[in-house]
Amino acid sequence: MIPFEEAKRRIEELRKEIDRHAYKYYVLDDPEISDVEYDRLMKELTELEDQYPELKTPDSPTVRVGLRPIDSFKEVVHEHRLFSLDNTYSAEEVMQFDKRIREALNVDSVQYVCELKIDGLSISLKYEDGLLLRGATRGNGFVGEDVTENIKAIKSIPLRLRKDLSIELRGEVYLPKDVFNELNKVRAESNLQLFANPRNAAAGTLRQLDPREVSKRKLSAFFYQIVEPERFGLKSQSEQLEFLRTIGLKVEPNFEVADGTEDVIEFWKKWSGLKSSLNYAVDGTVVKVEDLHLQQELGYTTKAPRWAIAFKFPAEQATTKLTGVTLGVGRLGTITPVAELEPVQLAGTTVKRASMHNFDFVREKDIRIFDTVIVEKAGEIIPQIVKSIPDKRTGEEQRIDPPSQCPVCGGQVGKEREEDGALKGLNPACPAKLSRRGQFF
DNA sequence: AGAGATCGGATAGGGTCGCT
DNA sequence: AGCGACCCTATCCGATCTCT
Repeated sequence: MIPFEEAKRRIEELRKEIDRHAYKYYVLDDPEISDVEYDRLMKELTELEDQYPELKTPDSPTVRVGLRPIDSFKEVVHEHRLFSLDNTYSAEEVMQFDKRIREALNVDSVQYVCELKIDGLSISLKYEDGLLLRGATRGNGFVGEDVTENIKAIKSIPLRLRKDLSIELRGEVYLPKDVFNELNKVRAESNLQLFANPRNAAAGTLRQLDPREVSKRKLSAFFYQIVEPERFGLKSQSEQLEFLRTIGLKVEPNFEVADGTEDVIEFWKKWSGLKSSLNYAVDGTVVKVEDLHLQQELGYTTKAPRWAIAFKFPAEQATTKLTGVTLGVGRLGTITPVAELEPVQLAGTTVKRASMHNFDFVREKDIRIFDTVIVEKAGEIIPQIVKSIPDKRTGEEQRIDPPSQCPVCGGQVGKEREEDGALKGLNPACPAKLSRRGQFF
């Protein structure tokens, strides 16, 4: 057994070495040593810490993964709200966004930063004096869940920053495509249910109660925002990204500064073609005003910043058959026609149903029962019917008419006002307030 | 006064996990 | 096996605001 003083010195040396190699490997993507050598350093550190447990520290690379499952996730009230982003799907909408900003700032042109939008789940991290203090999910933006133990099990997230800062960060946790494929291969061999897509698998993994399981799933994370960046003397979004990288966090490397909308659209077009070459799922680009002062000037709506917008890649589409219509009755009596579809694979999930919102929608799109329809997933999540294909009709199709009575209570239905889209059950005592769905057709 | 933007609330979808 | 909570976000709709 080596003497205490010598062990202490060697432990500090090893931690520095390991942190440096982890940074080169995870953040810079430029490893200096092999995995085997890295593991050897880790093993030596673990053994020394076992000999002298009093030398263990909370930021040691050996304490990444907790030893046992936690009971439950605690609520975290976010000190600073996590906003979402407004979405756009076309060059025209981006030009409107640009126009809105130029008018609000009263300038001729604005510089933007284009980043790739990672398809994962957003998290908020808090470091104090350089030490990772807490990691939380977004939740509803105001209140999330404390997933600190699971965050610690993500190897590309440093337990200690390369500067002793007290800082709050925003990023996106994701499951790399190759890891996703490998996981599913193993699950298939064990006859386990396969994960449907990397995003859902990542979301599920982060809510595992056992950090040891999280560690096995090999999540990763990119960071893109600092809360109150002016505290660190930062002036622009691209500077902010570089800063994140220097303090030890992984940043998606393909961002670009753009002069005006032409560059923005160019970037989007380029990556709609190149996205499949990446080892992580991206569902679009994020366009942000480069100048942080201008960002501050533009401010926020209640849902999203005015200085940023998501510019999504086109949704995948699929063709299927509409087999029936179910009527949903909401708590307010609103009657919603829901399309029942022949199950079809789309963007990693099986689509069986799609809301048609109201009967005006059905009439405008001329959707009929047994029609062949094109479905897509808005934002990769919500399935919706794009249109019907009348050419494929056989004559057996049936029109979808608004019901003459409430499917739940049989009561009177109607629109509260002529120009309304929504059709409502008018019986105030309708049991739909308790049980909600009625069958039809 | 009227148009347009923006607000929150309600409702919608598929998938995963944890619990029973 | 089934259920509820949670993850993510789209759309609708009535209300409220801001601008012309």
